[in-house]
This record gives sequence, structure tokens and C-alpha cells, in this order.
Amino acid sequence: MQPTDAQLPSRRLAHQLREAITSGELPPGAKLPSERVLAAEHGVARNTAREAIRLLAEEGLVTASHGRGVFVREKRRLLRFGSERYSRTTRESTGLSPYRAEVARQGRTARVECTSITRTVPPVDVAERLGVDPESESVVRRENWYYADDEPVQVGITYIPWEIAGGSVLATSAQMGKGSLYARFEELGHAITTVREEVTARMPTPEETRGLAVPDGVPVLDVLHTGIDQDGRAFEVTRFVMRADLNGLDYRMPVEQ
Amino acid sequence: MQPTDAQLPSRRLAHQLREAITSGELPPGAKLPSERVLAAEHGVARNTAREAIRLLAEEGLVTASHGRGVFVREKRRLLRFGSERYSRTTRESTGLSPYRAEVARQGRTARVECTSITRTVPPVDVAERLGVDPESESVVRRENWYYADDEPVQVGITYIPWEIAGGSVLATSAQMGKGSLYARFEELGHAITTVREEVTARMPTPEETRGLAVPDGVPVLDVLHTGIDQDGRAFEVTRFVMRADLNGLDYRMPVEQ
DNA sequence: TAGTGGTCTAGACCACCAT
DNA sequence: TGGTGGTCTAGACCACTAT
Repeated sequence: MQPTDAQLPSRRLAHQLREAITSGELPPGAKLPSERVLAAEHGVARNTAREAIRLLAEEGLVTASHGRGVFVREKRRLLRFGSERYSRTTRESTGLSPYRAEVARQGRTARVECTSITRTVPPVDVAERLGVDPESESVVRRENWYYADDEPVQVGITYIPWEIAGGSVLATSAQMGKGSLYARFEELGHAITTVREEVTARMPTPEETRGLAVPDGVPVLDVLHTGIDQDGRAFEVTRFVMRADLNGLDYRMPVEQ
Repeated sequence: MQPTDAQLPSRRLAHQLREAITSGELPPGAKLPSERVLAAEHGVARNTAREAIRLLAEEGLVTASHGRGVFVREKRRLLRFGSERYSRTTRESTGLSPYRAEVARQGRTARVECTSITRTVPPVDVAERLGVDPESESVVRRENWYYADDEPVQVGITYIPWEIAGGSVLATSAQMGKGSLYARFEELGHAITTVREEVTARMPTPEETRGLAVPDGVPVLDVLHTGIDQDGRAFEVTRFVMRADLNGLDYRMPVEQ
């Protein structure tokens, strides 16, 4: 398995370091030799050693820490989110929101912050899925930040048609109370019966990199979630942006014949 | 919305270019000024202009093409894969595999190449899901490459317990015939009834970057798919690795009450 | 052949961190 | 304070693409 351009000094050095990491010689958490030491030992300029490290960081194998050194990235345990997290049984047995239930299950501490609730114009993809006017202030927008052990792991922007949310706690209160969001929807006549989740991945924007403290070489999962009620009506759309090194999705579905 | 470190020359230049791209002044496909021109115009060294471009490439906004220039990345249409692609109805109405059906639907040309069929030791996560011995040569491994208009878009490695595949076409033939893989499983007594898909994202390995021709700043979706039959038995596990700029997943599921 | 990106050098100074 | 990564400079040569 030859790496690309084995004859280039930066690639050769990256290759050697990669081997040391994947073989376990440099285990997760280990500190790499400093850029200056690598350069001297391999007879290259410091910038060349730096380029080698950049390649590894881009692959997600190492992370650099200013003033401390470069370290082999630790394997982080994934928070797994499955479709069963929306079930009423889960909701009622724990009294927790889907997110809190999963984090608690892993013995970690969950925190959710609702940072804003506004009435606004929906993005086109959201308007399409909700079947609302994409040009009027027809939705309530709720922005939620999700933390595990005080580390930010996800952001979720929920859009609810004004027709549904207007006048209810959904449009006014950050606190959702027992059973959380979906219990309130059910009281309003919308029981979540079907979920649709459209998943893709991409590199984070500069804002997301900052807000979620995404390390170099880590993408985000971009999940467009739609909640559909017993009448087939889409009553809520949420765009989740999740650090891909800390989150995974776990879907289990019947196959229609 | 301040970018990080607005006072650094490379970040300032990256910021200006980013604005030009997101505002539409530099539309998808547009060519950026050359590194040397950017450097001269902004009074910085060429390496600094280069660093600005690297930042944008890392975000997935531009791609550099050796000898040609740096271009604003075109928005690519996503191939969308939903769970309904496994249904017998879809299979029988089109006679196509799930992949071919989706690509055809978009008016593109599908090609699937089965590059190897071997009997081997399964990876631990696969063995776990199949309930087979992780230390013996207990599975058939099939490697498939998926193309759309001759561009590689996915790889799938399918593992099937030897107990199920042994002696059948699944263990010997690259061609699956009408109705594809799942029709053959059904003939062997395993009708796909439930699918489980565990999804995460990461940066591609050097091999994947080469094999899938993944551009800079594009992650891959890593999907561990399990096919489960009418008796609740896992009869097949496939690890899909998909270019995230060309593929999306679209799940629609009932919520158990 | 001219222009582009890709790599490399050998320095310099700054910012951060541990001691 | 000394060692670390982060950024920048001003060159050089190579590899690729278009003309």
C-alpha cells in the first residue's frame, strides 16, 4: 500500500509517522517529536516537517496544541442517536429529551441551552418540507446548543410553523418541561409518528469550527430532521450540525415489502 | 460575524475571498486570481496567499487544479439513498440494484464493479453484528466500487457468513443477476426485513483519497449497514464509504410508540 | 513556451504553555 | 525562561496545463 508520492520528503515523513501511529508505536495521546526535532532528524527544513504534520492533522490522526506539542488523537466515544429516541416509551420512561437520555445512558452529563427563540422567515429547504410560505415570517425558530460534560457537541435549529407554535410555550419558553419538545407537540395534536432524516457530511464553516470547537481534520454531520404526525403532516424541521468525531447515527428500520 | 484572527494577513485574505464566494461575486466554477497575483495585489508573500487558499480548500469552498488555477467548487447534485431502496417492490419494479435505481433516476450512468471476492476473517465490528467467530475465515468478503458517469462515488465491502454464502453465487460470482444481491439472499431463505445503518463521517484515508479521487476538504460518510431477515438474523453486513460531496442518506422511519 | 499550482529552503518573529 | 506551535518572508525549482 504505497502512499502518494513516496519520494517527496514531506510525504515520506508523513508516511513514517502514520505507520508509527497505526502500528501503535505512537499510541493515542502520545506526543510527537517537535517540528524542529523532526526537521533536524530527517534533514529537512522545519516547514517541510510542518507540512508532514499538516497532512496527518488533515486526516484526523493528530492534533496540534499551541505551545504544548502535537499529539496522536484519542479515540473518542461516540454518542449514538437512533430513531427510537423519538418514541413515546423512551420519552415517558425517562422523562428526558432524546438527547439527554442518550448522554445519560453513557454516564455523561448533558446540558442543553436554548440560546434564542424568534419568529422568522424559513430557509427554502425547510419551507419546502414544512409546506409553508418561504417568504413570510411564518415559522418559529429555536436555536439549541447541546453539551456533554460541558463540551459542545451539537447545534440544532428547529423550525415550527407559526400556525402550530403560535401562542404556545413552543414560541415563548426555553424550558420545555417534562417529556420535552415532543410531549408538547403531542398536547397540541401532533404526535410524532414518522421521522425523516436527510444526512450528509461536510467540513464545518468558520463559525461552526469556533462554536463547536471542532478540531482540525474533523467534519460535521449535517442532519435535516423532519417530524411527521399521525396525519402525515410535517410539523417540525430541525437542522442538526454535529461534530462527527463525537456523534454517530444509528438507524434501525423495517423494510417495506 | 468576525472570522478568527482578522488581523492576520492570511486570514484577512481568506476572509475577503470567502465573502466574494458566498456573495456570488465569484460564482461556482469561477477562477480565482493566481497565487502570485493575489500575493502582489495584497502585498504579501506568495506562501501567505497560498495559506489563504488552503484555508478555503479545507472548508470545501475551492479546489486547486495543478497548472490550471484555483476554482470555486461547483455545487454537485447529491445521490440520495433511502431505506426504501431495499424494498422488494423497488427491486422487482426496476430489476435494478438499489444503487443503479438511484443513479438512473437522476439520469446518470451507473457502473458497479465487483473487484474481489474472497473468504476471509471479518473485522471485529462486523463479526459482532453477524454473530460469527472473529478469528476464523468465516465470511465471504465482496468488494464493490460504484461509479456515476465513470466517476467513483462509493466503495462497499460486503461480508456474508460462510454458512450462508458458501456454495452459492454469492461466494463465486461477480454478477448477481436480475434483482441483484437481495433477490439472491431471498432465494436462500433470507428476505431483508429490517435494515440497521450506523452512520458517521470522517476524513478519508490516503487510500480512499486516491481510490475515490476525493478532493481536498471533502469528508466521507462511513455507513455500517446490516441486513436482517424475517427471523431477526443478521445475514449480511456492508461497510459503505461514500464521498460526502456526492452522496446523501435519506431515511424515513415509523416511530414506535 | 508561459503561466499555473506544488514543494522546499533557511531564515525570522510572535503567541502560548509549562516550569 | 525555554520550548513549543503559528505565521510570515523571499526566494528557488519542479510538474502540470494550455496555447
